[in-house]
Amino acid sequence: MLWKSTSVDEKDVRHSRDEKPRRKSARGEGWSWVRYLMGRAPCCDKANVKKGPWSPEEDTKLKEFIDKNGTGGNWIALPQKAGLKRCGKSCRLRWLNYLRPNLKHGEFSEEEDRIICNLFAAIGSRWSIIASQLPGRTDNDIKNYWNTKLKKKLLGITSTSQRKTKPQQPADPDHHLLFPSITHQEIHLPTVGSQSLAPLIPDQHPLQHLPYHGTRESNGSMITFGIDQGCSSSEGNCSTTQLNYGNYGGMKDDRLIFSGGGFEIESTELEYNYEEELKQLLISNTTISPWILSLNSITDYKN
DNA sequence: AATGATCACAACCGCCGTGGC
DNA sequence: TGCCACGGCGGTTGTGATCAT
Repeated sequence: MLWKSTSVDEKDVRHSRDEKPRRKSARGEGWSWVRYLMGRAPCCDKANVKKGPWSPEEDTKLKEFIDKNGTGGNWIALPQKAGLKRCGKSCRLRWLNYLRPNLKHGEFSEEEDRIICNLFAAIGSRWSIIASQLPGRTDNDIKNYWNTKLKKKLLGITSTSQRKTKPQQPADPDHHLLFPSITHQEIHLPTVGSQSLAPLIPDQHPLQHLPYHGTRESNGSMITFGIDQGCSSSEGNCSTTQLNYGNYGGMKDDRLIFSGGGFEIESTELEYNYEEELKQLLISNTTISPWILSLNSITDYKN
């Protein structure tokens, strides 16, 4: 792939002249405008930095410099020290996504697929966190993989979501790889020590859309919820599926350890409820966004 | 063979959280 | 307390490659 190399960012020029800031700032309604009017402090001298694809020479320069000196904790100053006419951010990205040692390139394994699906279902598009569970993969890699392949794979499954009963054959031949059949439904989500995830789930979380019945039970290692699958009575003959939140197993090498093996769906009526839920997530990430915030509690716990 | 559509992915962009001052 | 610079992040873009017609 060849990139058009430019020294002047045409889009930036257009943006600064004609467009308002695209997103509201969390600091308050006026903040972006203040920064906008003040002029955003550039991270580098854009008139004098090269853009576009990295040449092998640039790669060598960057790699040799970092091998010898490290990043020094200052990416902005690094390109000048390394003799590169690049933005510090660009150097950082190039290093993290391409030059860093022990990076894995190429096809994703089925196991990696499963982990990505599992974590996306649990935490949404927190690519850096997902990447932390896949050694050698970058968040950019996973994001691209998800957007170009995995999402379509899953949407392929859910494209027949109108159906209300189990089909004879999965729509996707790889369906069983992502959703291996088990005797009951399990969705393993991270919990923190003895603290279950459930209290962290706000009303907006898609799992909350499912009608619960019964009370939460704990056998010491697993917390289970009964889920009403739409029957008229809350007990008795009603077919109930359990949602099991696997216990959080702690941290190891800065990685979250889950007790569960993945996002697994039994081929029952409820499967399609979840396919719908997942489909909604895929179509609109805003559905899960509020719930994603709950993951911060896990981070807080870690700290 | 030509053309348009789609895919894949590296790179860019701007927002946001954080820490230093 | 507020400002600022920086690093990190997720979303988006741009372009060559590949596929379909």
